[in-house]
Amino acid sequence: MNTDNYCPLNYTMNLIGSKWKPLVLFHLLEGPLRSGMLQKKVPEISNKMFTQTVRELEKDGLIARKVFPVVPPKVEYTLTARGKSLESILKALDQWGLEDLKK
Amino acid sequence: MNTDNYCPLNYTMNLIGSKWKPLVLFHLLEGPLRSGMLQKKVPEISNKMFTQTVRELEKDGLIARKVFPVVPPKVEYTLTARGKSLESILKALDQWGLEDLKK
DNA sequence: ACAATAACTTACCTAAAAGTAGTATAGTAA
DNA sequence: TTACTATACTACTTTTAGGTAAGTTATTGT
Repeated sequence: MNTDNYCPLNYTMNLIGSKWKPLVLFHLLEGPLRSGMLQKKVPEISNKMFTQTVRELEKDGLIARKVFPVVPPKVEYTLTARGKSLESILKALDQWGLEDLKK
Repeated sequence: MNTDNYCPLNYTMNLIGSKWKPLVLFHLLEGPLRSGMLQKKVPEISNKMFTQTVRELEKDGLIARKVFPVVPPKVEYTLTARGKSLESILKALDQWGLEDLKK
């Protein structure tokens, strides 16, 4: 291990450096969403991967999960303060894609 | 497929949404590096993954590969204009990690 | 009584990612 | 002639990611 070259980007990537996490976070920027709606926003994701992704994001304190004790179940996801602090980055990534697509 | 919810972030993630790509790009921000040096900057990466990563980044036009016909081989990697356009995002990701680590 | 509902969870399987170790190259220095 | 260099490729194996399909829950509407 080369500690000389340690950089915080490593840490960031370990938290959100996967295919789905940024997408899920991005769609929560506009406000809380219930589980089904959030999943529909990321159409390519499978049910299993969605559950796995939100579980990890919750564990890392980037989103919060709120369960309403009703039937059928209602579960809502919200960005935490920590999650919200990624807002400008997520928007910049989206914007970059938009600009790059023009070329 | 839900085209209603298409967002450019998908596109961005397909280009740089992997564990290693942002790290490799980040270390090239300060200027060109030869292969061995660049690889040392990302100590956890395996030789194979490094080669694969730079190949893909090159294919996608984010970095340029320059081979010097000497022995032993010398290969240098540089950010292209397209790669450089990610600078603020890469620095923001690094900075975010730095801030987050304080908490 | 039974189907429908939303949000999972689990078991099982395949595909893709990643690690390991070995090989090639072609000069130069010993 | 042998070892060393930096870069990369390959075959092989392991690990992880991901997909599919089924089951679970408890209430409400038929």
